[in-house]
Amino acid sequence: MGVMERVSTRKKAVADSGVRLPLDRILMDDCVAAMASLPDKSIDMIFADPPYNLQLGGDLLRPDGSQVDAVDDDWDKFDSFAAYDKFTKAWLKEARRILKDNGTIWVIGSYHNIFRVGAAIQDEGYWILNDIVWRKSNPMPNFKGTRFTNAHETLIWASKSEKARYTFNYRAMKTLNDELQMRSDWLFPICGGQERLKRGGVKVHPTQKPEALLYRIMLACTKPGDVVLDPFFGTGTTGAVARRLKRHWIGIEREANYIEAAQERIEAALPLDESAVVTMQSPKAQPKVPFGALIETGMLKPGALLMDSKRRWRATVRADGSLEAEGATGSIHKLGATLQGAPSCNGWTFWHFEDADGLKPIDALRQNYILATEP
Amino acid sequence: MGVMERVSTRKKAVADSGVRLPLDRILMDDCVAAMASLPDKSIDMIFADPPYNLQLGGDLLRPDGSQVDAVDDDWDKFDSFAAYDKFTKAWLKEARRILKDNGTIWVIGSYHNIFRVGAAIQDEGYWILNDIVWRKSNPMPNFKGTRFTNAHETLIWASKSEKARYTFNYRAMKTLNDELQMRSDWLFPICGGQERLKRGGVKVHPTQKPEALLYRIMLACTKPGDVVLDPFFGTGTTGAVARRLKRHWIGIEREANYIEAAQERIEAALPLDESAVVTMQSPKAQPKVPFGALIETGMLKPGALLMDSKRRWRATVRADGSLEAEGATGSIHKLGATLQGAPSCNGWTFWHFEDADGLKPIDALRQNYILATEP
DNA sequence: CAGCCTTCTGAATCAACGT
DNA sequence: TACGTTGATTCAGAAGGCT
Repeated sequence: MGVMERVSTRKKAVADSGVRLPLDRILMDDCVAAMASLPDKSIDMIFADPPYNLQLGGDLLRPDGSQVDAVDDDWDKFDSFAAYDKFTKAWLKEARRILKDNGTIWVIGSYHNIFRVGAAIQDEGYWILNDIVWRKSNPMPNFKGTRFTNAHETLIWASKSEKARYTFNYRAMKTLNDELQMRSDWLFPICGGQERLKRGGVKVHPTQKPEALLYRIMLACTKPGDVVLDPFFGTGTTGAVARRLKRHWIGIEREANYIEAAQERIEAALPLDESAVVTMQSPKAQPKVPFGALIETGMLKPGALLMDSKRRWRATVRADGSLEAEGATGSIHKLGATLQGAPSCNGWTFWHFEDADGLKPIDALRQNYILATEP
Repeated sequence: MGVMERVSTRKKAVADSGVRLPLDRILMDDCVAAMASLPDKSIDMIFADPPYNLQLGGDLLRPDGSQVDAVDDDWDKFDSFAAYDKFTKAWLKEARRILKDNGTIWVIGSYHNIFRVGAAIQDEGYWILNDIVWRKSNPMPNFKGTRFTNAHETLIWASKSEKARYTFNYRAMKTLNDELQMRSDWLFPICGGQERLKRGGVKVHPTQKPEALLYRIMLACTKPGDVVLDPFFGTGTTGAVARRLKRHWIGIEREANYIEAAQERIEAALPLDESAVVTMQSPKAQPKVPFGALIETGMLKPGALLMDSKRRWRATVRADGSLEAEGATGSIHKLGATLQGAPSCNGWTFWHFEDADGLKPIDALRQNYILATEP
């Protein structure tokens, strides 16, 4: 893994043409050019940490190659915003091409750039799912006392289109947050201490992201074996976390010294044991049990009486797995909905049976059935 | 105060031409037209809560079958992003004209619109000073379990230009925040209870903002006697808070029933003693640490072994913060209870990890985490 | 009256699958 | 692709009723 290579071909790859993805490698190139070498619809998730600031860094050049000067008048301001927008649009467009139809993209930024990025994401046809706030527990103070302490950064999570069926590991997130739904505001310290890559006491990269951030993102929105692309790889936080969580990764980075640091770091990041990577699954992932199976196996007898938790309605179980109540019949779901006058109803949790201990939902029988039949 | 009036003249007022500002009044008109009647450079601060352009789909039902009362008002409907951008640009342009050179503007929004608004703010020549996150202590959950709970809204604070000498009451903010610099993430409950305006038990406005939010904004960025304009006045939160804090206000609103409610409300809002203001602030959030946070930040690794104090049970930590032992899985609390056959269990004190000094409860890690992340 | 329980609600881009 | 079926899914706080 991790062989550094220069992307020589600019030729656009054909969709699913059998082009092998450069898995678990860093591509040393401009991000748009490197993405252009990847096939259509081949990436499960993209995490992007694009340059934030219009004035700093040599990232933004005018079309003629000259450096954008310090911004102090309206004309220059417009000029640099336009250049930034053009750059943003270019990489977002290419990113959308290589993303699978059900893939998602994450972008992180600050108020200097995130509004332009967010608008471009919408303009390119992505569908925003959430904006997430990374609250920094230890932000840099505002030394001059002229503004509020800038204590957060913003992430945007978007799917490729409105109707996409993206991955969201709801149960894993809820478990991670002590059985409460994971919210859109996340608290993490900034990257420091042992985690912060340094060379000769000097930090290698000015904006190294904490692994905790990527950990939560990948746990939430990818599955083991998925391919995660980071077009602004830097020192490879995305790669290190991906390896630990047994996801594949592809990094794109121009600067050799960042690449070198990333290589070392990722090689040192040991994958977790198989059992540790397992996360809580939603019931959806469990085998589906038809209600009739409970009758066939004798867990419920035809003629048995079911009722809702408050004993407002009673229904009789019939041999074919349908219920009958007040002259109406139907499946456990449909009859429950009909009786309540509701558009829908989960019959598994609505209907109860009575035993010595009192009322229990028939969902308990389903769990027993699963346990008994699980290979 | 508070005489409702229709703005009859569309004639653009001349800068500082002696035109009297309609102080402490609601102008019943379209926001751009009403602003056009105000003189150049006459307003100290603008607070704007424009339509969010939510683009909601069909009905949304809670797990209990009840229906969510969604924002479906005509004023929130736009044909396209382009139409929304045009609207945004128009009111931002007019707002900038009437703002004093050292005035500032606040705009609130959600991910549906805030990126477009922020980009437009930059394009119009404003200079962004901060983006502020309003963290909701009691947001609406994500009922279908499809995304992260949308638990915040975003505000943008901007001056008219980069060199402007705007008002920022640094000391007041620091005092308000227990002698720590006020950060960019603010915690407030959503507007409810007595504060929420209702008529016949029905909320008057679907998106009434909490007064606490406006308190902090006006305390931070205006002086007594300043003129605060709200071009999307709604039920007048801005007016009510301005009156309490002895600032002048101007509201712009098209809908008569909102105006009527706002009038009554503002008349009932008595100016406060200076000393009373501080007590209106919400208490600091109690640090609550989900077990998963220890894993994300690397204090505990997936695969790590935990045991009770007498080493009777052993469990393995998984990536999402669940534990696994003897074929059973669950949260630290739930698994502890299951293994002991107890109705409940405090996992923080039950489970231990081993280091060179012997067994220590994982609660020790929680204390370390709090020390490391306390803002 | 305190304490407990039930009900209601809030700026929400809120399902998946088989026929 | 349209439609019907299955069945998954909620947190904090206010308000009101009951013991």
